[in-house]
Amino acid sequence: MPELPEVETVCRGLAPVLVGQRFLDIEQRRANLRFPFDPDFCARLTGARITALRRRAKYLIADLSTGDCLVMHLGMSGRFLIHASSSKTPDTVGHYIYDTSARSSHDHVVFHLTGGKSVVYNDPRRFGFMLLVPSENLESHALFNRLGVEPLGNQLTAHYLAAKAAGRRSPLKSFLMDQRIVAGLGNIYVCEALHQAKLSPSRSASALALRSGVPSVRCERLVTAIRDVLQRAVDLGGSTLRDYRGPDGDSGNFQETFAVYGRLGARCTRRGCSGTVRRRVQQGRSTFYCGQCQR
DNA sequence: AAAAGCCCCTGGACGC
DNA sequence: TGCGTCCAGGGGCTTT
Repeated sequence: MPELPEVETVCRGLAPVLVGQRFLDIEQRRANLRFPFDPDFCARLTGARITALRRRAKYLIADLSTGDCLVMHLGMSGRFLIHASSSKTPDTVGHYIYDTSARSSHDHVVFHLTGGKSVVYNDPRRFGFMLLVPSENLESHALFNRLGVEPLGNQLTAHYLAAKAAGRRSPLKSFLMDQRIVAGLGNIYVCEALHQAKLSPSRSASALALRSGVPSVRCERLVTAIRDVLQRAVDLGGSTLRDYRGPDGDSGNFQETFAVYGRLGARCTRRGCSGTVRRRVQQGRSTFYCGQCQR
């Protein structure tokens, strides 16, 4: 599910539920997801107050009163579900306060919160993970210290992208998928941004490099497209595929506006373009593009 | 150093 | 209904 707009949507949905509450109890139902859990995962969380919930790239970060950060990544299939308070009091620690008949074998972690709500982490493919990092070590952590700029922040500029592109032989698709360049883009939004910018996913990234110290028109166009596609997706609550529902029970709507992603064989949506959407494989991932207007 | 492949894992869609 | 095959919003690790 999750690229930047989906993680942002999850963050906004969970923040009102989590922030200000404490973890009463944690049910950790397996020893690992993508990575093993910290051996003291539950102990380090229990009793902690969540002071803030934020997003960096595709990571969710909960700042805790204990000085730890709870870092969460949703992988390909991770999702959070919120269970409202039940008639049972929150002190029934160790008991499910939501309908156990509705429990899934892919519910891997249940956070029981003060106030009576529970947040369930569900992840069939288990490519997601959670880890605890002392907040002062977060920026230097291996997962974070090489991340590129936030695409919706003011650090993503044509100059930045052009400088990163210098000497790069890889295709634009791979270049934009690289989290060290722009953090938070994934397969869908790279395809969409390249289409909007009228750039071929196969074109060399070096085409973006500075010319006489000035970013090319192509590079300017790409930066504009990245920001625009992501902002529109965030505004629509992200994309919903395969029946995913966000934590507030809603689903996103951006998938209805895909120009190319998943639209193999369809007519290009660009006005005046008579091309059809094609698919090719790059880095083992499907790339959707219009061979007519994307050059 | 950069780029391409392989792998982790489950489930849904599709063809026979 | 029951296989087998392919595909899926990610990214770390190994190989070239």
